[in-house]
Amino acid sequence: MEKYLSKIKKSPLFLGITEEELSRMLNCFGASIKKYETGEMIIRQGDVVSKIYMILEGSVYIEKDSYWGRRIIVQKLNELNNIALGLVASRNAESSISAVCHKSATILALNFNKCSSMCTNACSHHVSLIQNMFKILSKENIELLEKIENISQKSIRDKLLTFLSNESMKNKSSSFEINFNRQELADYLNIDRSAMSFEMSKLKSEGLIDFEKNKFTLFELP
Amino acid sequence: MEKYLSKIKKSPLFLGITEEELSRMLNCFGASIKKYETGEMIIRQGDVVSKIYMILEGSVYIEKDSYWGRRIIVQKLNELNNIALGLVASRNAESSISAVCHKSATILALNFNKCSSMCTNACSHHVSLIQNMFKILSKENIELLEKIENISQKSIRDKLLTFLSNESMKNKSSSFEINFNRQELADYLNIDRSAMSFEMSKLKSEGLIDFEKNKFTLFELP
DNA sequence: AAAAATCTGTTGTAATTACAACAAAAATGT
DNA sequence: ACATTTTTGTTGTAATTACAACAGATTTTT
Repeated sequence: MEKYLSKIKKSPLFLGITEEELSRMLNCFGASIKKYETGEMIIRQGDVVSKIYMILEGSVYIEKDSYWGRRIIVQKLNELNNIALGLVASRNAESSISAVCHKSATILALNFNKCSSMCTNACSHHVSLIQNMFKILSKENIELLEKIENISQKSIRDKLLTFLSNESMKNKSSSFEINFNRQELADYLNIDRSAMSFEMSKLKSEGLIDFEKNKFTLFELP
Repeated sequence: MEKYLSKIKKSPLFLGITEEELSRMLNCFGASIKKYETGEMIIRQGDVVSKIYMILEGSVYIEKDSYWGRRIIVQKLNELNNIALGLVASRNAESSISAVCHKSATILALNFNKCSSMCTNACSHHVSLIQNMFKILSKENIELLEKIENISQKSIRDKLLTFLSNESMKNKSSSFEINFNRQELADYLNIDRSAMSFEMSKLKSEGLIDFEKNKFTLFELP
């Protein structure tokens, strides 16, 4: 646990909390660390979730299994992101998503119910924590909205351009690297990989974008 | 304002708060009520939002304008729903969405910054309020995930069946009414209305579903 | 109650996309 | 350094979808 303390301290959830205080908090939340292998389920759709998770190493897919067959990758989460923050707030609610380990990952689990009624203890750290949780939740909201924007475009071309333009804005630069490989990007955008590759080449030949591996450049920014 | 008190009291945001306390809170938050006409903007994409809104009458579209032209309807919100709850948490962040009045609406605005640092005042009502806010935010998250599930299906048929199956589950019944007319549903599912109508008729003739106007019945539930 | 406007279902056609199959390139393991 | 596996790009074809145009039904207005 100590090994990860300085990393955890930098997480959005514990932002602004001192290392000594963090130690006490982790204790209070019954923190535990577990390693998962690729493909292992951290949360299963339908589970009643009572813990909050934080990714310390590796990456995790948020998936949704539909009754009608397909499995959808909603998000890919990386280091220091939280899983299921929203689920804990609505207590006893069944998880509407699954969290699946992508590349072998180290996950921190926090039992928030242990420090039961949040905020009865009005110490300043508690306030920080709650504000952090709000920020994370609302950031997640914004990311989901962004995904909806991306996949709501009519054509493959528009989906690509919208996604790239959003990435560019987030990176505040017309050159940036993306987190997905081609198949993952196609899954995220809900399109066929080969059709996407084709369209990407076309955009390149038209001089609208340039890319090499996962590094992209947008030329005609809106 | 008094006219709406009993309604506001039933809202998810103020759940569990007494009417007397509510009055005091509304005062503390500098509550104001405003009427909007169809098409009027309540929040404009890019605005820095510092107020939380609650719909008292009418309905509101949450829209996203893409740089690449299209306007996407992300959600349709009805009575007692909140707008921009998430935006207030991440202070000074520009709104990534627009809120547009659908049918002339009455909107309550609350200035949460007025009662600045939330939770310094550790009264029990404050705690309720914060817990309610968490629940609402996480419910919004879940709804966005559901929308992503719906529109991530491959075919029109699957989108329809997924949407209907989700509605059925939410209503805990195989018969239920939906909130959208055909064009709105098509917009929400990101498909062509006429193609959707065609597929709906097909599903009906195959005996999988039945519908009349906005009342639907699912026959072969998963 | 008639007229106008809106909403819904139906159809054919053009455009877009998914899919399969394969080749080239890159990454990984031995 | 070679072999193997994975990733990426390319192409043709089949399937799906968007679009336009229209008719019938329903709602709203006059």
